[in-house]
Amino acid sequence: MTIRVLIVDDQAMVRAGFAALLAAQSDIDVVGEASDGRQGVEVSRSTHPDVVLMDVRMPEMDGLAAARALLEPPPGVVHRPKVLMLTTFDVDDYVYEALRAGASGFLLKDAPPADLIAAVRVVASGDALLAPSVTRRLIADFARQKPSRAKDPSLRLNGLTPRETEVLELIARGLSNQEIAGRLVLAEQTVKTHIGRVLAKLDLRDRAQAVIFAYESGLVSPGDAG
Amino acid sequence: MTIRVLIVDDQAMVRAGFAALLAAQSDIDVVGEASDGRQGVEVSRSTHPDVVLMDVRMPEMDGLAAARALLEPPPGVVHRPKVLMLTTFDVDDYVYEALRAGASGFLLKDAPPADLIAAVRVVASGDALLAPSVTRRLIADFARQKPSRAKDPSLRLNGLTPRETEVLELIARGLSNQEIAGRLVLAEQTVKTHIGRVLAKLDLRDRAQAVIFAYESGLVSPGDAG
DNA sequence: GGTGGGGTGCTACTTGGGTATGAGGCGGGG
DNA sequence: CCCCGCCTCATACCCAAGTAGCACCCCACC
Repeated sequence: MTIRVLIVDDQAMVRAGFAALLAAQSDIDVVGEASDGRQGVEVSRSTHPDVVLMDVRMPEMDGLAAARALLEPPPGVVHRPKVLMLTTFDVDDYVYEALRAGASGFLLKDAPPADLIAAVRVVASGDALLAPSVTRRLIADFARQKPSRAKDPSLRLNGLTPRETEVLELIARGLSNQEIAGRLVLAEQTVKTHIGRVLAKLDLRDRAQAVIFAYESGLVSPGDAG
Repeated sequence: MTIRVLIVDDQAMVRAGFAALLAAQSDIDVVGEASDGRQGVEVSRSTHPDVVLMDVRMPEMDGLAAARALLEPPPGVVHRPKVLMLTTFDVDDYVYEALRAGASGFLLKDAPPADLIAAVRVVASGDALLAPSVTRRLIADFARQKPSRAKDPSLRLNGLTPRETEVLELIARGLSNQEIAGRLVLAEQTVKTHIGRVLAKLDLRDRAQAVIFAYESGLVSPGDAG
């Protein structure tokens, strides 16, 4: 099965170079080219490539916006290509935006040609691939942001009984005492008692601080839906 | 400058294979081998390799523990090699643990030999490298956990005036109305007015929910100190 | 069998927080 | 110039939330 590739870049010479490079591979077909993001989205919609090679910086509609358009298609559009972002500089803002949008990879244009070809194959197969410098940063970020879970606050969490922890979590979901009582089938007074103990044990003043503690300790995290 | 490599793997045949492969490169020296984690740490301390090739699964002390020992050296130990983890299966728990510990890469043993050699060079240069399937997962995780910042809540944040945003942030730090008033040099009543507007605009009931909103929208994040 | 911790519940009291309404000052845009 | 949004503040009211003290049940552990 050949890999259908679409090349989106505003520089004609770059497009030509990539196209020649890729077309020389027996398992890769270049099915189209586009010179800006808007056009890229259109061509992608009509040619259904497996992989879109997308330059980040482009006129009209930049690569990020185009990637988003392709990766979160409007209702009715079923085709969803893999997107491999390309850039001359490794500007991290772009990287994160692109990855968040669902891009499958991020390469620097100064990478060896063989890398580009390999990247297209990897991405087409459903895996992902990043330039080494980008990988380094991603890992650093990843390593930096998580360990909060194992910090100080969560140690103090051990002092709480299961019931108290449960109540704390519901506070952190924004429930009132009455709602918590309803949810746990308790008298509102009981909820107050539990909360009182939680606040005392954790040395907090009110439920607002309890919410903060819940987030800081990792008991709940941004994105946890109800 | 040649790259000094230490190979740590419990299977002698694997070690031999890797050693032969790497030693054949003019820019790579294999300065040692070890058959378990504990030994690996010792040999690393005595031979000061640039890169440690570390198998994940090993007797005595597994690759993760060994990696941690090398990457967070005890006081007095200054040498800190790059660690490239190797595994037969791509078990994600290990991946995350290793990356969090500070590993520079994660490769599957079924990767082509050229990849291993390239990986050693990349890692030695200070960049990072992951197996494509690992990269895919890391990106997926990364994309899944952060999007809060660009989503719903932060859009509604735009409806807030600068002052209101400021007040919201202080609420999310756990301050009482009085404390906020003090901090911003305002009457407490003024603070209440602002809060009232914030709650109304964001459709929240009380300051506890405001704290939640602040975290979910990314206005504040776990780990933000004062 | 006693002891202690966890869970539950009550009465009673205090207060911080949220609501309602109104109003004055200030700066920018029509 | 006038209007409007933002920031400021006051008065007044209400109630959810937090505090204090006590009490009962159950169960694990000694």
